[in-house]
Amino acid sequence: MSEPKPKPPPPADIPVPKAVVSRLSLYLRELQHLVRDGHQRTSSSQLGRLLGFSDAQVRKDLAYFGHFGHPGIGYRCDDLIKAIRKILGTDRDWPVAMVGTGNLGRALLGYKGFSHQGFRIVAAFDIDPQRIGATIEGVRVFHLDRLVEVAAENKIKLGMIAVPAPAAQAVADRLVAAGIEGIVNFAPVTISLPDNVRHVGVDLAIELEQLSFSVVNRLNNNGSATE
Amino acid sequence: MSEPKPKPPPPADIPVPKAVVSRLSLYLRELQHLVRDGHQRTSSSQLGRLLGFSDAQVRKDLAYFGHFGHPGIGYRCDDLIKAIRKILGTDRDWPVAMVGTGNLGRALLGYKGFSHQGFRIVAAFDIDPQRIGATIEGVRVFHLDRLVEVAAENKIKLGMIAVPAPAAQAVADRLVAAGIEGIVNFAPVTISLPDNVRHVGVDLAIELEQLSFSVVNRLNNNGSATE
DNA sequence: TAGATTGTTAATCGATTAACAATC
DNA sequence: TAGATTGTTAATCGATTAACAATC
Repeated sequence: MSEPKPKPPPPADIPVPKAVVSRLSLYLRELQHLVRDGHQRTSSSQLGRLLGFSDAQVRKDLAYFGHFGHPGIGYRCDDLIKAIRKILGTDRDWPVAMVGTGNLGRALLGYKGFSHQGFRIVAAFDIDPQRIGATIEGVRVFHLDRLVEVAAENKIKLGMIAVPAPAAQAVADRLVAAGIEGIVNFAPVTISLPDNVRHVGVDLAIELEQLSFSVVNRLNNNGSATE
Repeated sequence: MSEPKPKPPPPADIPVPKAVVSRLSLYLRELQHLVRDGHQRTSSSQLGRLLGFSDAQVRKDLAYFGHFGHPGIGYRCDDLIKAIRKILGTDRDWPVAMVGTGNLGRALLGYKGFSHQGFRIVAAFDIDPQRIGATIEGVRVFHLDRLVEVAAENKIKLGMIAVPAPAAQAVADRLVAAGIEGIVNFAPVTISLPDNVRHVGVDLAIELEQLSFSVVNRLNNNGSATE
């Protein structure tokens, strides 16, 4: 319960599997629920049970990044939350750009879930004159031509693409030119980017396809699909 | 080029890795783009290059389900599209229920990407009297109490949850009670479901977290994150 | 102390890659 | 035929699980 020394956590310079990082986000979400429900501490077996993972996996995942638990005791929720946020990089504030203010773009502008994790959409972009100058959910819509300028002013490092598929690659190129370092692409196309820019693709129809597959082939594979 | 015999494809009764199925969706999307661009055939190396996978992986993935290619020739796009749709179960029409007509729910009701893959949102549900009876993007909004009735009438097997996190589990329970067999959950909570109901979780904030991690830790892990 | 739970190692399991005979 | 490309096997690589000493 006491902190004997600032215990130097082995700064994991070994490559961290992608799957581990995605479970980290789930642990964080679950820990936040536990705290909201008044829990102060938890254990690898409780976290595992809540998420459908083994206790061994939870411990192994966390141990990639340091010694966050206390043998015989478990994990302090607060501490673990802080640690995971630090690992994920969400211990800071991330200004985010949204490109595209159609149905999906507008919905994402209003999505409350982002701000809880430190993401703040600070500017939206479009090329439709009808939409430029408007303020949606408190976010100003600029012409895409002003991307470089506005991104620099607001120190924007992350961008989301919510434009029609045929426009996505060109938008991605412009985000890169504006110095953006990471992109979430909601357009249903594979975009190609320089090696130094990270990206995540989210295709909503594909999520339904995965579901369709697992419903149709329910016979064997028991359980769920992705999270 | 000719079809000598209806060649009995080894009906993969061995368990198919989840990762294979998610790549199948990407192959399908890429094939559809190729066809739109006028291509008639493709190869494992072309598909791999377009998506960032090895040619061996593409062949192995497809071979789980049958013999779709022609040695020395490659794959006919049309045939492969048909085959993958059959495997994914998107060779048919899926009526889908949307629960929740807030920002996100409304955006999804208007999302065109679903219909291209055979998904048709045929009814929306809410509990806010203000919203009930409305028609959004051509979809009628019913009170959640009418879920059982409307789901049966429309033979709805799939549902999407776009309600606030605290309401998600209760909604999931009602979808199950209404005979729904698969759920895409957009609420940022883990929902628990009976074994015979499949589900996929999509947490938009988590996508940004994954991006944040890979931007912050750009040093080692080169490339992208998820697709 | 006895009971609980961690971090870590070794064993198992699964997925990806490389290589190549078969085929067009 | 020579060149291209598949489907599949074996080899490699990586991730998960089981087990347990160390710790509280």
